[in-house]
Amino acid sequence: MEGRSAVSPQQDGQVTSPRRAPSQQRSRERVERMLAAASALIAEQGSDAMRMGEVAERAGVSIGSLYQFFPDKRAIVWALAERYTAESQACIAAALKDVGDAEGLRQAFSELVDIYYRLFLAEPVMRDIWSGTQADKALRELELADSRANAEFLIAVLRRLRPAADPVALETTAFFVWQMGEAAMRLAISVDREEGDRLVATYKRMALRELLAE
Amino acid sequence: MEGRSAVSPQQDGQVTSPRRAPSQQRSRERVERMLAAASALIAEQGSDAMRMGEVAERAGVSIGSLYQFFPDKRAIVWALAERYTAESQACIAAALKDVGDAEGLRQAFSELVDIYYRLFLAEPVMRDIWSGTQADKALRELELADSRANAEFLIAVLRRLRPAADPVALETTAFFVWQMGEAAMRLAISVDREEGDRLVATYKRMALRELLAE
DNA sequence: TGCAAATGTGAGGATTACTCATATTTGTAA
DNA sequence: TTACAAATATGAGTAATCCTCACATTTGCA
Repeated sequence: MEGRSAVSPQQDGQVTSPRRAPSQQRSRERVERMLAAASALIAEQGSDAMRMGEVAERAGVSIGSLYQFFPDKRAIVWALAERYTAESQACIAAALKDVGDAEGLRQAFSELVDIYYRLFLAEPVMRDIWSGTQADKALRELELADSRANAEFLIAVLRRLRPAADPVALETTAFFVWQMGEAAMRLAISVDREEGDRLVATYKRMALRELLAE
Repeated sequence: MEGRSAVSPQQDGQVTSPRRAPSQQRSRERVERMLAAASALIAEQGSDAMRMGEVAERAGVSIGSLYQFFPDKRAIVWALAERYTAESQACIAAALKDVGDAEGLRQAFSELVDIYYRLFLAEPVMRDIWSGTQADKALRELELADSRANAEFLIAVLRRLRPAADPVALETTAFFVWQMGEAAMRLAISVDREEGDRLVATYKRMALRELLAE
């Protein structure tokens, strides 16, 4: 997960080999500083306003060093995004692993939504990254892949709870519910808190009806 | 609706007075040519890749003329987006106006979704604009305002069908359902056609359950 | 006809992502 | 220890592109 930071997306959304993987201790630390600087700047001003020169300056490295490990600006955002998805994936898997009945799913799903909502509210970097997700092809594909992976956990649960249902329908439901969740989070954090809470509650209700009903 | 083309958003998402409203016949025609050129370029390469110089060249005007009516690049995209929203708003109002019972809502809503889906599939410009909607603050606010306006039509219907329900809950439901619709469309057109169809169908089912049930 | 307002022009300013020739540091094998 | 190639570091410079502005032209109208 560490050396992967230098892996990077390209215009067409493909992920290519790293510009240069940091192999020495020194450079690994510097890459960390670069990511930390980028993270701080994104939190302060958003990723659009983040300037490569500023990232380098704040990390205490030259602009050239930055480009030694990240082929372009979006690669930095992508690297940060990848960390978030990797972290949350484990959390989701754990939450859904032992769901055995409808009530269990209701509980686990409700908690997951709350956790995500709090995360979105608290983490300005995550907020910014997933806000721009629609604009950047590489990020959109990372999110889609992430969503499909997360949906797998839901699918596994659904197959247990509704063994008679059409598998394709279950897959579609799980993937859609998950994607709508991401959209709901983005929406909820872009309005005032009170309305955001109501919207998240609405999402929960609709999603659970779809997941449990029929 | 014509002269409004020169109205423009700014960095903070506010809409300001036009750089200069075209008052003569000549300039109005030129503004049309600029918008047509931009539209064609967005259809070909996407709004990100659209170059201002190219827009000017294709419209047969100088770069200076372009900036006479549009304060910046996003203002052009915004002007195009505004046209789409204005058009569709009328369509939505008409479709929902005479809904009297649950079955009528089911029919009208289903048709509206189909129309939107076809529109998203067919119009590359619309597709591009609403894809980038999350990234551009001004566009996001246009979409939010549009969504709230459209939700009003739904709210009116719901109030008729469910007069006993909590008004705030109805508003939240309508707004959420509408926003999820936009998200569902964006998702549906970014996967293959077959899966997109299934996702739209899932959206319809979930939305109608929420709109009619309880 | 004359003149102010509207419109038109494009070279150039300003910003910024990104490159590359060159310098320094590190690991390692003789 | 020394030699040396590979890895790493540097920052002035390049290229692309948005946008401005001083000046030219056209239009509407008194």
